[in-house]
Amino acid sequence: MSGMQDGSKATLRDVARAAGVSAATASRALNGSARNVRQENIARVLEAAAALNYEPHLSAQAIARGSTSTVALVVSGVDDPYFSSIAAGVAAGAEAADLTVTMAVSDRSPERELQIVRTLRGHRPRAIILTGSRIDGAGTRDALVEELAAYRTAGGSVVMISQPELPFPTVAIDNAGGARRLAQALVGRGYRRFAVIRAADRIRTSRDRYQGFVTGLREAGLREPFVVEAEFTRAGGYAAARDLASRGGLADEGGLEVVFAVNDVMAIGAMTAFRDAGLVPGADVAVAGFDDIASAVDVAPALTSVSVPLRAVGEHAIELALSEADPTRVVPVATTVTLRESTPPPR
Amino acid sequence: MSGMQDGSKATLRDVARAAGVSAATASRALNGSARNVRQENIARVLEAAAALNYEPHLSAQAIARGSTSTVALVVSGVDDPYFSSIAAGVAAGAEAADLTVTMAVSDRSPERELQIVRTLRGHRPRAIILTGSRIDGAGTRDALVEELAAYRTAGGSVVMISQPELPFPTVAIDNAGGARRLAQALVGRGYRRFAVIRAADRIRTSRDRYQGFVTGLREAGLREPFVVEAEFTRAGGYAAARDLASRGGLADEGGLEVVFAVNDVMAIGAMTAFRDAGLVPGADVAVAGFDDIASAVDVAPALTSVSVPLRAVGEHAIELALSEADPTRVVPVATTVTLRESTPPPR
DNA sequence: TTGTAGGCGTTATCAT
DNA sequence: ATGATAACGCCTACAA
Repeated sequence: MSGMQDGSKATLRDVARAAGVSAATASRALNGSARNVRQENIARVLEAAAALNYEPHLSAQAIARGSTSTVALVVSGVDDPYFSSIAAGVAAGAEAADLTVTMAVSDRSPERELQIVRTLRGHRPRAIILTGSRIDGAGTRDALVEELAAYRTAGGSVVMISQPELPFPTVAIDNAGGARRLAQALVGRGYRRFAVIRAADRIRTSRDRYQGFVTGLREAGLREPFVVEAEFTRAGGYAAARDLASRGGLADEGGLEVVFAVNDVMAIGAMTAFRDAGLVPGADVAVAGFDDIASAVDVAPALTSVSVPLRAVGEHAIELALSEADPTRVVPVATTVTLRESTPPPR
Repeated sequence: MSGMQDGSKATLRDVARAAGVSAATASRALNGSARNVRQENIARVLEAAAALNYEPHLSAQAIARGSTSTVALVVSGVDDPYFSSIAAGVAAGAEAADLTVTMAVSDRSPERELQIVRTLRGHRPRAIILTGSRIDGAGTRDALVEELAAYRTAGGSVVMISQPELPFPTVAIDNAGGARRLAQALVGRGYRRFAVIRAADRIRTSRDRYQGFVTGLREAGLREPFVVEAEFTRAGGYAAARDLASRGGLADEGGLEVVFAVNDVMAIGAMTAFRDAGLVPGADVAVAGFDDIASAVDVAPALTSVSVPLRAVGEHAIELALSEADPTRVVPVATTVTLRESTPPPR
């Protein structure tokens, strides 16, 4: 038993009393200003703190100091490997900077997101990092921006991930460029007849990737791909591919050769749908995705994708958050095409 | 422009002043005790608060009230679908209970975990939910328990996920039972020669699943399976399966028929390793996993596994945390075998 | 080097 | 119904 039975509701005063000094001295001993404290006393204080299992009340510190050691992260959903990888990066970066991260999930609802930001603001975090859920044109958009602007004026910093058009520092994933190069690479492999499974146009990431892809095709002298719209999820990808398959002619002469889904979970759902429809992904129909999530290499055939350094994105986000960057600062994140077996040379 | 240019560092006193009332009244108007405030005043206060874009300082509230609206979640790693699904459940439950969740990742390091709990304690969360990283026999174990006990005596509640032997309320996933039934089901399908890829014995989850599986085999009159030990990750599963494959004889008469990996990410890594070694999973060697993560249905062949309602686990955890349960309370979570194509009837 | 005395933004008690 | 006033736990001038 390490001499404490009070259950550590120990307060700084308790520590001070136990050490035979004033609260001020105890505070100084515990924090940076230890220079101005007698060695003997600092030892006694540390000892007392340990004995009492003292842990400073962060809320009290926050109030006294006027700032917290917290960053807030809002994601669309933790389930999704895209976001959980980013979250991992944020968590790592936060740990390195000795910060605690509070996380909230918006489920892609702009209203929910707005509400989250509001309550988050109450925590007075050092920074708020927004990723994913932003949807163009939603009625709540202005309200969100206003909320964030107010937060910033109050001293907090805001970082967006992949929402370059908003007036905040941004980690910008090169979605359009990656998709464009993917299109080129696929054309290079010999593909000519494309379909794209994309999400609603309001979803910025989907739109950027789609447009980049089309640009790539156009530059190669090809026309617009066949388009199917679906939910931005695995289920969406599955449903879209099922429809494509039932429409028929996929493995035929002159039929669609390859389908690009705007993210990997959709692409993987699509592969399964094709398989369920009796088609062999890679052989009857090629498939490509975007993100290069971990499972891309574990599906069969391995999925061609555009690699995004998701963890690094998260780490950049907290760096950016801590750097007092000006609102227009943009940290670009490059993406690279990774060709795999799901898109073999056709025929 | 909604009439506020000060950047919302607005404090309660500001609101009160703007509304022409005292801080006390403003506080009452904003919170529950609104009953004892004139309708007119409560309206003025709300109006002022909105105009000033006021958001209560949660730290200040925490100090004044003596309690926060936060729960802390510590996981081994957000990347892992196992944990991210649990985290999703926790986030959902927290939202429902109007709580904010702060998340920390331990990377399976007991030291790091201990340190996390310490700093978390400083936040004075309503509850601390621990999942995954606990490792038996580590030197830090007692320290961790002591830390958590102190936290609890100070009024916080602790919830463990799948660490039934610790003196705290626990959400107990039926690992042993699920593995045992899986073994039975595989024997029922006709399999007789088993290998198991498991993690180090200190990892409780791995050990429970392994022992349950062996029990199932034993009950069927079969002897111990061939065992390979590996990291508790996708890479570990891959490496172990590579070794198994290079050892040879996998697809032969009398060779191993099926390998059970103690979680899905290992199993999926193993499938890829087999494929890379020229073996066809499901045909040359059957594979089974545990957890039934989302991608289990998207690998080919679809992975036989033991389904665990991970989101529900997370939700149960916060329920438990909020219920002032006694330290011995255990909420059991059932697991069910899900047979898929990765374990077809042999031969 | 140390202690005393505010003050941080809220809530809660106690008069009024 | 309302307003002073005293906490809450900590930090930081300022003074000694």
